[in-house]
Amino acid sequence: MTAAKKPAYPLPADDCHTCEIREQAMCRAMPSQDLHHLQHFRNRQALLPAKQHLYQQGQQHRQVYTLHDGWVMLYKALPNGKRQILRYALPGDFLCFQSNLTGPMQHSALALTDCSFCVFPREQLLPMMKQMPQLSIQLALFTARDYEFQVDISHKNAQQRLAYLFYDLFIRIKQHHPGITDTVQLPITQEDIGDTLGLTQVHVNRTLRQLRQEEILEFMHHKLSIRNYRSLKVLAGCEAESLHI
Amino acid sequence: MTAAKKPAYPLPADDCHTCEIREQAMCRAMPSQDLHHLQHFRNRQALLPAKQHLYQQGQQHRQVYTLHDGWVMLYKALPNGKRQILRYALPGDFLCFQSNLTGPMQHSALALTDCSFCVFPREQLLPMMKQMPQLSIQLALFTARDYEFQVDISHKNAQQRLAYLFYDLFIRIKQHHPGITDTVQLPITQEDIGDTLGLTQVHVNRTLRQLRQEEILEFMHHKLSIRNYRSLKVLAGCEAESLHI
DNA sequence: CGTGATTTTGAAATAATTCAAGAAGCGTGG
DNA sequence: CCACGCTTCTTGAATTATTTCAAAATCACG
Repeated sequence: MTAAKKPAYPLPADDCHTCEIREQAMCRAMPSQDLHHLQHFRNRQALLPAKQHLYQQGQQHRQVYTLHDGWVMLYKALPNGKRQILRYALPGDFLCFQSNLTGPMQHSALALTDCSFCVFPREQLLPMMKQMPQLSIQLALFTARDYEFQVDISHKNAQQRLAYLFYDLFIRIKQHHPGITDTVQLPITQEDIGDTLGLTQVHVNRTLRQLRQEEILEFMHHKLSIRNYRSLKVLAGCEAESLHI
Repeated sequence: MTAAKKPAYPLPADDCHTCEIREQAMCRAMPSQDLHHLQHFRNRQALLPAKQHLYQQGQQHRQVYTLHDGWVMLYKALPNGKRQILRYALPGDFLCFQSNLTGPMQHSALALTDCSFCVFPREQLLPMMKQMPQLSIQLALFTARDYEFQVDISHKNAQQRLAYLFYDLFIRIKQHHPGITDTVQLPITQEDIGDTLGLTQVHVNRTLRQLRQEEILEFMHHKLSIRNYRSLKVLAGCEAESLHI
């Protein structure tokens, strides 16, 4: 509503901040002094094979994590039986933060690939945040970004949502693998994409076909190939190139 | 997608955390020692009449605020010419926080009523967050809550969204005016509601009529009246009463 | 090589939007 | 106090994007 017709809310030229390349992943964004401090709290390292849960919604979970290696999917089961995928965590991301710091988890974390983590006791999270303001700040900023992602897609149609998601993932992966040109491996399915963007798997499938026919991108066999980077960005609403520093 | 039919993602019994009464507004949630510290950064107090902007999207704004009195609406103009209302700020809320701490504002703030604020220089925000971890923590938690609100409504239909919003507002206002029983004054229009929930004003109107006919609530002339508190909570998906402590 | 998961496609149903136009409400100034 | 204009609300009819249901085709793993 409040469409472009009437007075309309003008959009400042350089808006699309969510399209900035995400800051260095959480760990790297912390000053080394704090990282050192972090070690102090460290419990141990842990490994988890693909398709295993790191924690599950409803659990009174006792640990928090930074992801060292692999992909983790955070999702939330909703009252209507559907699920909302909240985030695909990549190495450096912090896991197990939520608004209710001490209560049961409000979302689940599932390893999409074999993963390794740094583990910290959850009861230490608040002390950690108090002693390392940089951690609190990063958590605030990363949460704000997830929030803004959700707000941004909520007014896009199916094509734009797909474009936005793939653009974001592509950029993020590229930070970890600078050699990449136009094809990346994504350990996710059409159903995952649907649950990330609030669309049905069927509609995701049809929309992917359109994007393929329009030669913007291809996603098949877990491989994403960008065919027309510029069109992708326009469609995603991320034209303002200047901001991607 | 991933509907309740197939394996389905089971919902833990006590989930609906967003329906908790929000913690005391930001200022009150801070230890008095930090509040004292906050004074140190304070610039001045400010007043703003209704219908004036506190800041606007795109501006390189120089201040941040805590809202002392009145209602402020935070909203974002979207690429398609629509707007998304992000939050209705009530006394005690912090204003002007976003993931890009130093860049131009990604949203606007509009006074819905005459307001008063505490003003702080924006360049001091990061130092403030560093020196007062409790501030960073509160910002992280409040942002997480806004995020969860957005996620939660994204899978609800029009009736459920309206119910969820009104329930949340009702609870929050009640904290400020404990005397209230079932009717509160909201300085917002049907169009605002639509822009908050991602619906058209027309559809909000029709849905309000349904809710009135079903004797769940009434919203007319800026007055919200809860007619059936229990049905409202069920519809909103906030049945788990135990959580509203 | 078979079995379960994932993808593909079609047809029908639906929630919400768009367009349109009139009615009611609200503030301001004569 | 009424008249004027502007904003907000109300309602109807037609349109649309997306979902739902269903069934077949393909893929991928042990």
